[in-house]
Formats: sequence, structure tokens, C-alpha cells
Amino acid sequence: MQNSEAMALSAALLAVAGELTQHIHDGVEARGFEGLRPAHGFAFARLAPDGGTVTELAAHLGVTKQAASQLVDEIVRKGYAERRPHPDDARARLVVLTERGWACTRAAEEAAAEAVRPWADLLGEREVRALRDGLLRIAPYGPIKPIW
Amino acid sequence: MQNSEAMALSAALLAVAGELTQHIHDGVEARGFEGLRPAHGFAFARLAPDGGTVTELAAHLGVTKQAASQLVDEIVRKGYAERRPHPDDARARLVVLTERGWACTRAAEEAAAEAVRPWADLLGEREVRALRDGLLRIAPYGPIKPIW
DNA sequence: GCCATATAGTCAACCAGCTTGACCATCTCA
DNA sequence: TGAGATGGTCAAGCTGGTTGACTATATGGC
Repeated sequence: MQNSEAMALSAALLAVAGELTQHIHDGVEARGFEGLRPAHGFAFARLAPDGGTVTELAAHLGVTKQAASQLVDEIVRKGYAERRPHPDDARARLVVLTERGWACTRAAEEAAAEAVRPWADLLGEREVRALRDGLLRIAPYGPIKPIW
Repeated sequence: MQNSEAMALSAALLAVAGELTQHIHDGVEARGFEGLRPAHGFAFARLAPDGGTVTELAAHLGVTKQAASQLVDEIVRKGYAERRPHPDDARARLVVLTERGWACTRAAEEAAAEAVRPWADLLGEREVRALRDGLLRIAPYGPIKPIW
């Protein structure tokens, strides 16, 4: 593959990622969850299963512990998460989503589905699945850079 | 397509975009072009063909004119572009890439090719092209959000 | 058991990149 | 030709990140 083709692929990928980010953000806001930024969404993704510590979150987002801590302050203040004592480590605190945090996560899923729907109209269900599978094979679950 | 599948697709797309951005950035740096950020790359993409004005650049990047102007200051100071009087409008200035700016653009293409190469090993040339074509149909040439 | 060292988290100060608001020069068009 | 629109810059302020210093708790060799 020539350099210019690789560049076209890269540009297209980044353009789609940018639009998707924007669309999800708007969709989440439209569902009544305001004052959030993309980074919050990525934080939710990390906290969703069983919660996590500030340090884990920092690693996941690729920022310092201090920045992650501020971000947690923010989502706690807005009612999306809460800090609990960590069951195994008295130094640490376990940050878990509140019900509102879960609701926001579901809203993000809906918004994502809404954003992706037109792709199926454009390419067909089959090809969209192929797209997803290809991308999943490229980045099994890489750490996610805040874009949203 | 279910919400959770759409979310998986979105997450994969954003993860790949993040990795790609990082890889291109590193590749450009490794080729001797330092002190640049993703936003600069997107600016280059807009300026490359025939140059452009600060206002056009601002629209392309989705930031204010002032921010775009600062960014131009920066790439001018670092020798990647220069401001010329605009041929048709005495208010405006045409920002064009210098030879070093073009060299940097070529370096970015090489880095992109390098980043994409492993995908072909993983999926095959054919599927990578399908990926590119699918993405290009989704975002013909949407404005690009600074991610790099 | 005990101490040296590593790790989780926070506080404080600072910095970079972007925004808003005000402004001047030039263009456009009724 | 004059009123309003547009291109660009200057200045001040905000926000989200950084680095550095510190406390509290955990871990592992002795």
C-alpha cells in the first residue's frame, strides 16, 4: 500500500472518529447528561464493570494521577460516581458509578447506536460488521485516548 | 445492530484512532520534526495543497480564529510555513508551507504507512482496502478534529 | 517483628492552549 | 459612498493538564 493510500485511510479513520465522538457527545447531552467531556466517557468505560482506583484510571486515560483525581472529583461532584473505601487496600479508594452514572453509560450506548445507524444504511449491515471485526482485530482493547 | 455492538464498534474505532495518532506522532518525531502536536498535522493537511487563510484554518480545525492564528505563529516560528500577502484580498494573508513543511508532510505519510502496514499483515491487503473504502464513504471529507 | 522502600492519593503552584471581547483594516454592496 | 460584513491581531482570563512535595499505608528482605 502506497504512502498516500495509507494517509487517505488514516485521514478517513480520524475524520470518522472525530464525527463519532461529536455525535456521541451531542447524543449524551440531548439525553440530559450535561457538563461532560469525552474524557469522562472514557473514564466511565473503565469504571463501569466493577469500579477502579484513581491510579488505574490514570493509566487507562494516559494522564497523571493528579489529573485523574481531579476528573473523579468532577464526576463525583456531578453525581455520576462515588468514592468508597477500597476493600483490600486502606491507602486506595474504589471509585464506582452511581445509578446516574450507569444511566449515562446507557445513554452513551444509545447515542453510539444512533451514530452508527446511518453507516448501515450506507454500507449495509454486513459491511459494518466487517468494519467492526476488522477494527477489533487491530486494537483488541488498547488503552483509549480521550477523544470524545 | 444492538446498542452494545454499536458501542463495541465505537470503542474499537476510537482505540484504533488513538493508536494511529500516537504512532504517526512518534514517527514524525523520529524523522526529526520535533515540537509538533496533532493539531499541527491537521493544519498541514489543510495548508498543503495551495495554502490557506487563518480563518479557513480555524474553520477546518473547529477552533477560533485567534487559536488558529497562534498555531500559525508557532509553525511559522518553527520554519514549517510562512505568511504571504493574499493575492486577492489585502486584509487576508495566505499561509503556505515551506519546503520543511512539505518534508514534514511527507514524513507524516511515511509514518502513516508504517502504522498501517501491520494491519495488512493482520487482515490482508484486500480487507484493509475495504476498511479504507468503507470509512471514506462514511466521511467523504469531513472536517477533521485534532486528534493526532 | 521491623525497617527500608514502593505505592495510593492529595495539595499546591505553574503552564499551555483555547476562549471571549475589543479593536483596526479592508472588502462588499445597496 | 457609506454601512455593515469579514480577515486578522492584541489582551485578558479560564480550564485542564503538568511537576513537585507530602502523608498514609503496604510490601518484602532481614
